[in-house]
Amino acid sequence: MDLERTTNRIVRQRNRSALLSKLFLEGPLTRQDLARYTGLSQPAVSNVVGDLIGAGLVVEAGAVESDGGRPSMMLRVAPRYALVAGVDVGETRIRVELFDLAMTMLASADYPLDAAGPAPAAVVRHILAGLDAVTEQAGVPRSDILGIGIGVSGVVVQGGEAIVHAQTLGWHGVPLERLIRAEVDLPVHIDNGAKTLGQAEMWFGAGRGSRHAVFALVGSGVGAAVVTNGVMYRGVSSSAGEWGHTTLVYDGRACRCGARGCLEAYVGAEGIIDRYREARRGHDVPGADEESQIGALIEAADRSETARRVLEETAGYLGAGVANLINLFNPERVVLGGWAGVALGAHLLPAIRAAAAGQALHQPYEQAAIELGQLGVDAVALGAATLPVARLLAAGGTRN
Amino acid sequence: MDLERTTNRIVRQRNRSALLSKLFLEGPLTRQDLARYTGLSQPAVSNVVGDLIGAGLVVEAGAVESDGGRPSMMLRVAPRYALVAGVDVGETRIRVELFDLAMTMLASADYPLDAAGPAPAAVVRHILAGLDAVTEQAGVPRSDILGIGIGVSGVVVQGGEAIVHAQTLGWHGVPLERLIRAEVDLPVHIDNGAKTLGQAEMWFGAGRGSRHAVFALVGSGVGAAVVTNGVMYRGVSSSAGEWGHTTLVYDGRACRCGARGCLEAYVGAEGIIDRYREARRGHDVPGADEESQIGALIEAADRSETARRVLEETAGYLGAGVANLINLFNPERVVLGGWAGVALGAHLLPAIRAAAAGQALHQPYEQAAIELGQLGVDAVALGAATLPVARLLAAGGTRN
DNA sequence: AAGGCTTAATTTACGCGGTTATTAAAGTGT
DNA sequence: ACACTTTAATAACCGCGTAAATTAAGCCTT
Repeated sequence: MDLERTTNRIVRQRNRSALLSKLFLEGPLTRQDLARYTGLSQPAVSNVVGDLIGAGLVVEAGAVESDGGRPSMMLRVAPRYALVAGVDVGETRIRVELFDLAMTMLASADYPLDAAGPAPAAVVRHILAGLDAVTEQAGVPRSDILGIGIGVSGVVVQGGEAIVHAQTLGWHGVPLERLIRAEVDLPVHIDNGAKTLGQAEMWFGAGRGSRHAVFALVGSGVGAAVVTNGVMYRGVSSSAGEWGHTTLVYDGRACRCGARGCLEAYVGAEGIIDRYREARRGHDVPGADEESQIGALIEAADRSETARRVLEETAGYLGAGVANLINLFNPERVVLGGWAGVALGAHLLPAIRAAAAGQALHQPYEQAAIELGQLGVDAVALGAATLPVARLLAAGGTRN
Repeated sequence: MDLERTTNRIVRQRNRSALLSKLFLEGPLTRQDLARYTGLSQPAVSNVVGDLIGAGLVVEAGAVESDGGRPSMMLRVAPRYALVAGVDVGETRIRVELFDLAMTMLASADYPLDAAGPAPAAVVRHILAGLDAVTEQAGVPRSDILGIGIGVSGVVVQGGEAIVHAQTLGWHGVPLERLIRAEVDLPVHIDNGAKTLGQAEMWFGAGRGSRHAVFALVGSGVGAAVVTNGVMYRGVSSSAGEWGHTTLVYDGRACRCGARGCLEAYVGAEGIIDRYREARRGHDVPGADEESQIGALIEAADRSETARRVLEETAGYLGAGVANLINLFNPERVVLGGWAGVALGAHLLPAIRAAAAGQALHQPYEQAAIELGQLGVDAVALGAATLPVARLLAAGGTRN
């Protein structure tokens, strides 16, 4: 079924890609290291590295000390070969960040969104303003930017030009990619926010080194990103990983998606707050927004039996949801992220693990480590910024 | 992250594998077809095909008629280059089948199992007897057999030698591969039965041509096989796809796995029969075994309101379970197989589709066709027999 | 029936790519 | 200053697919 033709040029490109990726993800490394890790011969490595240095993608970065023998040269991806922009289009704000190829953040800009679904045009305007802002802050010309990555909290369909369906933003079939391309002459990559978060954790955070991992994002909405055999799994129309709307309680609570008993209706921020309010016999939960309300709930757990019970139930639901992921995907790791996920996980991780252990099959449960994300909330923008980088690495550094 | 070194020899092997696979799955084809489909140049195709013919793997099979111009030669995988054996180790019986490389069944043998978990040694004995029986029936020497594939209803962990955990057989950590290798000097491949069924449907049945598909097996137990990007997804310890033990009804019916609310407890044959009995206020369901009991239920639906309701509820649960698969995997197709799945699906497919539509997100639901399997119950053995074939194809026809 | 046309398959010359073996480079230690 | 060690670059070599040219094998027209 593998209809990829393989020819000699492709060999070179694959090896360029392999070496460049290794250097990017685990650099700096010496030519010797590269030869060892990739299995290529030393001359081949030198040859390819020569190309990459010639193209300005890789630079030598000091010799490593030796005890006898010629010291080897450290190689690393040139941080300033290009810059990348990452955008997080969340439910409440847009954040634009600018990185170099060492993924050091050079500048950032924030734009709050109106509570009720913002118009696509407004989002595009904010993104453009953000690009101007971060390039100016960093004092770089826009032409230095290799590409823009955008993470959106909604379904992003990838065929050709990315189309966004985001129920929570009130978007249905928005051609975001076209809207942005019309204004900016740069490569644009758009993906689901959970997937960009997963990508970031995979490369730089809790997912490092695993081939099979699931990244669960719990915030206002609930989503997941699934890495199978080392690559982000998208499915046929890129909407794979919609964990939040899997049925956990058949015929249960109504979900904003229109169905009943979805996981999100129980462990999404709104669902948790609703359940807490019901447990308080209808008394409103203190706090101006969802984040402070969840904070209030967690804080109240020390003294309030009701709050404690609501959190305990939340851990039960989350644990069962995680168990489903473990049974279906058999991952090495399940990483809990998103603002609510991190806030809850800090206290509830043991309870979540216990609940998952009770619902998952023994064998796959034993294989799966359930952990918290390491990159915090900005992981979505960081992950978005990796999208153009991933393209560069896959292409072996050829710009096209 | 791709550490596959790529070298010149590998180019040849990959192309051998690509051509051979194409021929096997879609043959007979001409050299021209191969050149078109694979993108290789005509001389390259001729060159590789020459090798394959020389090795006896491929034969020319008649010229195609032409209207002007030299007629092209049909090529096909030589059916008798090797034979393969497929074994289905189910909960109630063991079935051994012998195929040639055209996957024509040459012989088969059946061995019923005791209801209560059979000892591994007994299973091995049946398999060996089956091998002897089918080779004798077909009148071929055992040395013609390329390898043996075995599909087991349970978790099969692949690292090194396959280990089987099959709760329903009472097996825990059975080194089935070693037990068989000790008795037979042939390559042995063991995999989960749902996965071999999926493999069969993928190559020869309802899954043909799709890159992303989920095969749901509903029988005494409930399982699934997931194909992502054209390859069977296994997860870190090969137990991915344990759909039957995902939670569908939080805190619901007790399942034989020890957890509560598992899908299998509702739509596995036993679960359905139990629910029917309860709906009949404890009156036993007529029928000697599960298969006839399910048959009785389906047949009673025409006249009994109770039976009708139980089936309707079953469709609801199954639909929700399918919706979960659709939300998480975003497949092109969901294929319902297994003896109970086929029996139920024949009547309930519309109701299942409707239930899935109600629970799944709109966008992924629209992408997913929900269909019945095309290969019937013997698909497990057929799929098992494809395991050694898959190995041969991947290796490009080199025997090792 | 012969020559022309068309398509399939093979042959030839070529460039690319990685490998092994060898040589040069750049250090440490005695 | 010399031996030793390790890294990097160079040279000779073989395998692979490509493009272009050639041969093979049929149909069609005259």
